[in-house]
Amino acid sequence: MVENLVIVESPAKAKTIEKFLGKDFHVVSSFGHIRDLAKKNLGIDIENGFTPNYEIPKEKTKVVSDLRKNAAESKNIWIASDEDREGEAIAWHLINVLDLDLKSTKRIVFHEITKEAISNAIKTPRLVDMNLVNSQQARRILDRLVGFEISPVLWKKVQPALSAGRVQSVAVRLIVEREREIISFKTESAFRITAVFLLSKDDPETILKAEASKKFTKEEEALKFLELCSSADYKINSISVKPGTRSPAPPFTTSTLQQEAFRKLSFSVAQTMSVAQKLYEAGKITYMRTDSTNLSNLALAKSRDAIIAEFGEKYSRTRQFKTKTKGAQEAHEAIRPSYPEKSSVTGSQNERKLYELIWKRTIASQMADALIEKTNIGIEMNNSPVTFSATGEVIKFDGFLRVYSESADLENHEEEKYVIPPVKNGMPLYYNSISATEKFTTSPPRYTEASLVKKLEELGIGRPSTYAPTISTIQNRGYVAKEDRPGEKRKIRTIELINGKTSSSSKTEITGKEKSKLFPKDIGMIVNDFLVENFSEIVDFHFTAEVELQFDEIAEGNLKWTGMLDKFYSSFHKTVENSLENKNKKTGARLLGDHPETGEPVSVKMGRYGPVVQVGDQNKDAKPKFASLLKSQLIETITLAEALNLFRLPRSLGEYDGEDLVIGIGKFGPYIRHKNKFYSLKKGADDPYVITMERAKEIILEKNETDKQKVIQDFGEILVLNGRYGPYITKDKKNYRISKGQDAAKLTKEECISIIENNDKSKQNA
DNA sequence: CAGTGAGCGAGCTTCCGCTTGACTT
Repeated sequence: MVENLVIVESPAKAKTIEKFLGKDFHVVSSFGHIRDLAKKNLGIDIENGFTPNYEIPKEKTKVVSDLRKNAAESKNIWIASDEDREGEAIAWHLINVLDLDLKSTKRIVFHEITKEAISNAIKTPRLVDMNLVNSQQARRILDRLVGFEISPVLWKKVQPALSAGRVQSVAVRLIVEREREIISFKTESAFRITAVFLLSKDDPETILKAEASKKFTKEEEALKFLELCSSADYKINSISVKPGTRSPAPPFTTSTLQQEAFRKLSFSVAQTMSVAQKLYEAGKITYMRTDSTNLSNLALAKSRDAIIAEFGEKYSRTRQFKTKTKGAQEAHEAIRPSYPEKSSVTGSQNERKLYELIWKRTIASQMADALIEKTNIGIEMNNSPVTFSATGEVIKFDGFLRVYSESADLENHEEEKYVIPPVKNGMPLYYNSISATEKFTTSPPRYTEASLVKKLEELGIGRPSTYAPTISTIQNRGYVAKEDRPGEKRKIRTIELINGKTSSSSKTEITGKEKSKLFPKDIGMIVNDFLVENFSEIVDFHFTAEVELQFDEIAEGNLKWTGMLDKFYSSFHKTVENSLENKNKKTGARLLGDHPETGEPVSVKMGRYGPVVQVGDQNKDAKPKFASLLKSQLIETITLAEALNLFRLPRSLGEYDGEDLVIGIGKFGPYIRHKNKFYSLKKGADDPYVITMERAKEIILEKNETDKQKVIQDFGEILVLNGRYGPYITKDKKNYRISKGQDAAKLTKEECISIIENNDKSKQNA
């Protein structure tokens, strides 16, 4: 018999706490929720006051039976799930499942894992708060109702296996609407005037860089202005020097960690979470799913010590940050090093990099402000009202910047650093060169995974534990895709004035280049439009915030949770029925025009297997022709010419080695098909529309040669191949690993067969 | 995996949040 059993949510947490509590306490974990609404059907008895039908999912049965055993062997049970809505519900489910008494089971909470916090918690137990539990039930049931009533509408009206939900559908909407802003964006350009001035004609080294107050939309106007500049006298007419400060960003939450790991380390959101999980399990960082910027007193003190030891007293400034995020529940600390005195850890390269980022951010948050000095110099010219201004910034005291500065989302921010020379008011200046360079306005940026998380968090939608899964879901459903785009070339015109002479030139730049950005796909746009049309309340950006207010009221005991659900459902269910009865199937169909030769109608729509162009009508004698859209094309934006171009492929180049050789574009880009084998065209080098037979043969021979080197052994249907992860065996399109000690080149056919059989067997058992 | 696009119909798909592994590549 154990004296005390403490149940927490996370096994790593259990381990740490057990150390603090000593041998009278046994600490175990529930691994999150142990019960949920029934998987099949709705799992809610709507007629009977929304009575939920809770089930223990299969994968939780072992955890639950272990918990039951532990509970039976313990005198006192303490439930220490997190101090938020979900944690309270977990506590309540535990009490139910373990047959404990709701009126006497001790519920304890702490939001930091320190000895002090835990012993305080043990001294002040309370009971489960049913109002908080009910607000969770309302949340859970509302999400189930929304997801399980709208999704089937999509199966009927759009396509099978689609999904909709309070969180994911808004995420998709953000991406779709941003894309439409980009589509409708009109780029404009203007000439920006920049000057390099000299303080003295004799000293070409001491320069002052400045920019004119006016931009010119037309090239002739810019030229005229430069000619004016050529004969002007320049004079400094104002100097202002202002001190300023910059403060460190708060310590990491899940969302800000994901953003910075993407900006600074190029980690995807999922990658960040999995690396952080490793660090957490190894005891190197605190919990990684949190919305709080709070640091424990222990962490504050340790950080302070580390800063003073490393940088000195004047770099230290202890601060506590207020969490600003809407709906934050602050059950945990901010994400910080478990031991702030350790600036690095051992582990994989990614673990070390992420740890270092977390360490720097935490330490910087406890450091002094940076002191800066902003200088602004005004310059006038005697023959024009246009003025120039030069700005500069000098860091007087680096403070936290010594360790860390937050990255901005903006791309290609090329900041040239140079120091403003000493100048005086009234000083004459002489131009060295003045140039007018064409600058283009840029459309709003596409979302990255991380910037989408940031936006969702701002809207109060989703939780730290769901940001990464949500982003996976909307990609898995095919609503959006993370893609790159090569961009296009664009000319920039420049006029330069040197020594009284102007000269024009032009450069090219790449515009619209994208890397790992979220693009909507056709099905995402069609589903989004359907939802906005029929379920505007649910996909409204403020819907979550509004229901959260009601959940808060329920938690406060001011609102009955069944009443809240009843009110929501009665109107929601009507919109579901209405959309089922009165709406047609949505395919996103769009007529592009008539075929220039045959006069047949050309249209695009979402077909059974994806977006297609159709030439001709279904009901005429001749069968219509179809062609799939390319990965980079959208139903919404494809032109007639682009659509017709799709019919030029696949095309035959004639016979080679007795069989037809065909060029096409498939899932993985342009390809050659010959004798039922596929060969990819070289990216950028080969154009499928113009490639010749000669070149196609070359590619085939080259590929066959490298394929030969891949084969280590050939036993007919069993092959030993050299792959990305080393040698492996393949049979019937299934791959089998070769254990490390074995030499792939010396395996016999019998040995291969036994590896295959063993592998298949162990899979059946699993 | 590089096509496919007639129509019918059985049976399936689906939410958000809380936790980790167990998988394969």
